Amino acid sequence: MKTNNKYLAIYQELADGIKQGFLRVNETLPSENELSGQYATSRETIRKALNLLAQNGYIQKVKGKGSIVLDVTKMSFPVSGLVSFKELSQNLGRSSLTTVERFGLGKPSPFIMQQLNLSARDEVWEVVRSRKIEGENIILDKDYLNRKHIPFLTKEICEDSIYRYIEEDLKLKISFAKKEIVVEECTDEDHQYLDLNSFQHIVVVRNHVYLEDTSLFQYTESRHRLDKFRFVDFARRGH
Amino acid sequence: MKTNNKYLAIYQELADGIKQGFLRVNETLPSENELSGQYATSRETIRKALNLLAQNGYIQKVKGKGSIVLDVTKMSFPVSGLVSFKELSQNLGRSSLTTVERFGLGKPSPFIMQQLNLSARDEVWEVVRSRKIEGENIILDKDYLNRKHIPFLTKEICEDSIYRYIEEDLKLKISFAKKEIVVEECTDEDHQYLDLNSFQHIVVVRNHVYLEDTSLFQYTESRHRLDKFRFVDFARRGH
DNA sequence: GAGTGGTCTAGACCACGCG
DNA sequence: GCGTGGTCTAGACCACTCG
Repeated sequence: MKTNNKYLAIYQELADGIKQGFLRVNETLPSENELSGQYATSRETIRKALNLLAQNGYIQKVKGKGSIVLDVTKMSFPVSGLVSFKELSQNLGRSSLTTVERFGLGKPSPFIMQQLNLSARDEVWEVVRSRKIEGENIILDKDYLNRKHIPFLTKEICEDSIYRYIEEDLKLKISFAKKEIVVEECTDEDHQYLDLNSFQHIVVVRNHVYLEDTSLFQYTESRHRLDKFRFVDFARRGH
Repeated sequence: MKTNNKYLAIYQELADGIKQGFLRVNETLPSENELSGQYATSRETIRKALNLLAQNGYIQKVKGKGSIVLDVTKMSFPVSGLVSFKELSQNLGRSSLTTVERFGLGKPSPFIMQQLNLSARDEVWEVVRSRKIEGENIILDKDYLNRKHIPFLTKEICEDSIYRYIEEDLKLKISFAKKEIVVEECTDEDHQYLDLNSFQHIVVVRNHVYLEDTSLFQYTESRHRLDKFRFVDFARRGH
């Protein structure tokens, strides 16, 4: 985590202060002018940091008054945005186990061709993994990666974290994703790999993931057992 | 919609251009310097507009290259963020009908006291509405509003849009919300008001809505029939 | 090397809340 | 009236891409 950025460093410091309670809920931060003095920087740089805090639900800026610290403990968590299962389970501190159920390189099915904008000649990695949490197989992750962008992949990498490999080893920059959450009927595959406990439906999170150059490189279906699914979001109104 | 803001006006103009296809997908926008010339403004102001476009999934900024137009038609659209049912059904253009099933002012239940941080002496409005789409009752919305902030409310207002009343008539500013999506077993109430078609579970969207001064004024449960629920999101990684 | 976006600065004026 | 955050400016330097 390199931080050449002044505004990011300030954001981090203030966010940590709020998370750890040095800055109390419902009190105001020092004013932007004070902060620019304290951090020996310009007011616009302070404002960049504060806007980040506001976007992420740490503070609420009120014109004429100040920046009020919000209660971030009640948020019970950023499952929002782009987070991989590996990062997620570390955050939650639950015991979890990943099993690679299927792994291979091949021609895309028509559905996958459509999802990843591929031609019949392209090749894709297919990775199917189950996630066991507290003794039960709860989540089935089906990943499809365009070989153009990921020339090489192993089962061992998939047992750890595909994202780590992509970002740290391949140095590809994951930039954004379009996410869709729906509920569907369980498939035979769900029954095969998950402990479904007579549930007839399953929550499906479809993700189209894009790199920094806007190329679509991955399609993911994350299939969650109904009773264990939870999505939390922080949203601001208007702009 | 008053627009004293230069950067918001520029954002709107560019966003419209992208939505209507004047600016083609995968091409770059004019550079920030060009735009600041075209709009007779400073580069920082242009950058504010472009950053908004990036946040909302219209463009991808790439250092050294430019701002690439993304395919926004595939996004099928912002159920994300804070959107009321009224706005939503207008966007989708579907025929829809709202029925107020229960309406009243009273003491909060223990559960609602907890959700809204109330004391036993506070009063809350309870509004239960069903939403009929294409002939079926699909959604049950249960709203609880703190009377401190909403002193007066009628059944007629609830048949239209509570949000419109709050924002346009009361001039209160809704600022942010914490949203949670889970799946639960259907209650008797769900069976009573919705056409459930033998589904045993229901998607519950819980919303805690805050005003500009950070006060919590509304708790909402939006209960959606499984097969009709869909949540779409655009997410950027890191910051 | 020329052009791009990313960061930062030091000022300015405004709208708003509060006493 | 004073302090707050919101907008805007005109410049600067940097890191990056690409020919």
